[in-house]
Amino acid sequence: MSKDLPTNAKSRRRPEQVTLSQVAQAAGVSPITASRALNHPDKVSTSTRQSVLQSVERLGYVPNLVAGSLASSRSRLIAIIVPSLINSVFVEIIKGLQETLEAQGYQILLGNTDYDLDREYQLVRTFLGWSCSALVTAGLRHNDACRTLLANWGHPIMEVMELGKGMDLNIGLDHTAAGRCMANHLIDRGYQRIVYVGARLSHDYRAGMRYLGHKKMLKAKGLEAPLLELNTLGSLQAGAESLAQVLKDYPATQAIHFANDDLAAGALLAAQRQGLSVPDDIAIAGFNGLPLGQHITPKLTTILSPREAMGRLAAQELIRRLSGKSVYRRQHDVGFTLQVGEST
Amino acid sequence: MSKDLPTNAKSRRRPEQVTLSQVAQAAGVSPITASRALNHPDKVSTSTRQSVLQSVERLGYVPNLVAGSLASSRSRLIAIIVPSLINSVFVEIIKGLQETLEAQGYQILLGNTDYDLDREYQLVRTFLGWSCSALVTAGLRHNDACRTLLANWGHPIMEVMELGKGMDLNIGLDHTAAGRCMANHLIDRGYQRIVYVGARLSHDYRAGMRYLGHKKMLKAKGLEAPLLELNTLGSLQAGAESLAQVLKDYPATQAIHFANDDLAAGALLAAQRQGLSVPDDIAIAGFNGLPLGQHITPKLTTILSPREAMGRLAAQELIRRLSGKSVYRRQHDVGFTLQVGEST
DNA sequence: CGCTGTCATGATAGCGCTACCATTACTTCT
DNA sequence: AGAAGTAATGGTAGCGCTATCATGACAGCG
Repeated sequence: MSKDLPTNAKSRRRPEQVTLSQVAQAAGVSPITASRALNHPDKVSTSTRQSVLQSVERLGYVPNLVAGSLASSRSRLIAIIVPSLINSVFVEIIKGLQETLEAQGYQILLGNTDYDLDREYQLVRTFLGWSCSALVTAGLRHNDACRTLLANWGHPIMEVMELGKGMDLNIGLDHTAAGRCMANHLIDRGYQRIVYVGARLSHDYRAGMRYLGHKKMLKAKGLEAPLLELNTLGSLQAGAESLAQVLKDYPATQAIHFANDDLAAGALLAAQRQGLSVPDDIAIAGFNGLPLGQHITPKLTTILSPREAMGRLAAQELIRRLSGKSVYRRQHDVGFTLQVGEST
Repeated sequence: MSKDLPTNAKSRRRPEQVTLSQVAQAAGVSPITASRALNHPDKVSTSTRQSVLQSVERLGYVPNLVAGSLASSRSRLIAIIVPSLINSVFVEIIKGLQETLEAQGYQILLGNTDYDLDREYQLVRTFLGWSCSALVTAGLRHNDACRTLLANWGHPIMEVMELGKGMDLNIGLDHTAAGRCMANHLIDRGYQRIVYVGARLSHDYRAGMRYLGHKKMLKAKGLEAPLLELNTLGSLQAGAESLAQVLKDYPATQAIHFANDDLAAGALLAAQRQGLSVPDDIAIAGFNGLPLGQHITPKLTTILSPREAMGRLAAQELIRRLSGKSVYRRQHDVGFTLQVGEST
């Protein structure tokens, strides 16, 4: 009785795949009605909707999102581009984004640039090819090609982590101010010979901005602002090694301002192993406010940034924008908090 | 002179989007040849390839991967499903996968189940809808619907982290053996009253398997194997709190075997703050081999698992499979290493 | 009674790309 | 010389879905 769908020679269909047409046929409606029953449930009658959903269930239909996206040029994919997955900071932002976006039925396309702007451009190109609904990227710096591509894109773009003149939406904090803030704290504490230690500042240029703030503050007080730049990425190990380096290069150092908590904690733990007293022999400060810093003794003085909240807020703003609502705010300053521990 | 492409009333094209046809026209070849120039460069002549690439550049063409995937039913997307992004273990696996896959031109679709198998099923459904080239998921446990869906899928499936009878490919380690190994170490050290502390073992069932191994070993030696199960996820904070709990519930405890290093390090640092000597007053062991454990004093005794390598290996195996080569090995035991520190 | 409006459904025609088969021009072999 | 293979290119027809417009049914209204 039931006619098979046409199976002409040129067909490329994978015969095992259940299509929406089959669901529609089983439910006794047209394909387009079945499509509506699934994607715009309020546009079909209750009885139709139910019989379609039943057929979906019975046939084990899995919607082909690729075909749907092509037809509608909307994909419910959100591209997230981060410079590193080792740095837990970005993972926390991803986490905040992910939990909010997945709850709204968006999927995440993840890319890692390894702090390389050309790689970023490649990833952006690929992701635009997927008709992503929006793009999230870390930072405000991009190469020209990338900037051109994004400028004409027409979908929301969210730049996270730093604050400034973004391409579209922007959430972050003022890193220069954060560097200044910590420098100020160290000076207040009476330290005069302060070294800044960072890792690959040309790549992790936000840490470079913090150094800039730090340096300005020190110069303003008539102090030198020596810098030790490591060639490895930030880690406990690198922090431990940098302590020795600082003590060798700048023996009279009273305090070290580290670009992040991994380095700082590594140095602090190394100092303990060497029998140095923190902060009496050497004061140590970090940045990020990782839990680790609050569990070691002495507690690490650091600057806390709301990373997961930043991700959540970014996601909420994107969703608001994607659902056609007017943007709440184009720019969010999530701020930072100086957490004075016992290490300074 | 140059005719515009047909612009009939029903067209839904976004006029600003450059299509492959336009590139082909500019290069003076047919669309299909342009497609080949980009996707199968060895199937066109050098001169054709170059003129197509020039047109791509000149027009700023960005391939529509959605259309390409629909036509070819191949997507170069790899789905990765993890139970948590807080747990750095999974992030390291993602990292290993990502660096290998992105280098081969694959993109990552990321999903997080929050240790919920129903959520996993939903994610799998969605990801299958994207015609992913392969799927990576953590663990061997899935619900029935998910298992059915995957069984008929026809693309590579990689189950990571644990070892056992998988659906397709499998890379991981034997958690029961790992639990046994650590328990054995603690007994060897002379400890008799040993408590196991884990977090949400019904969710993090791999930690539950380690407890099982631990318990078996202790029972075999005629020892009790008390368990403290926390209701929060593993963290330094939870570890610190659990130490107090253990000392209250089991005052005579000599050693604590923690389900992971976050808990163990949290407890170790808390013990130090309370003036307890580790391991003399209380011995502490963890699992994972996080860098943190090797930087605190005393160094944490733990079991090291090669997480990033696991990700890399998984990715390599998938790529091998996707490029049509016969599978090197269906199952990889990446093993584990007991790292004896000073905390036991 | 026709006019307009709303609701539910359907027919048609793509979305932009590539699989499949054909065609042409050569080369190589017997 | 003719058969048979190979390399480069193109025409056609989809992939599975949805935007768009059209249709029919029915209600409300003067």
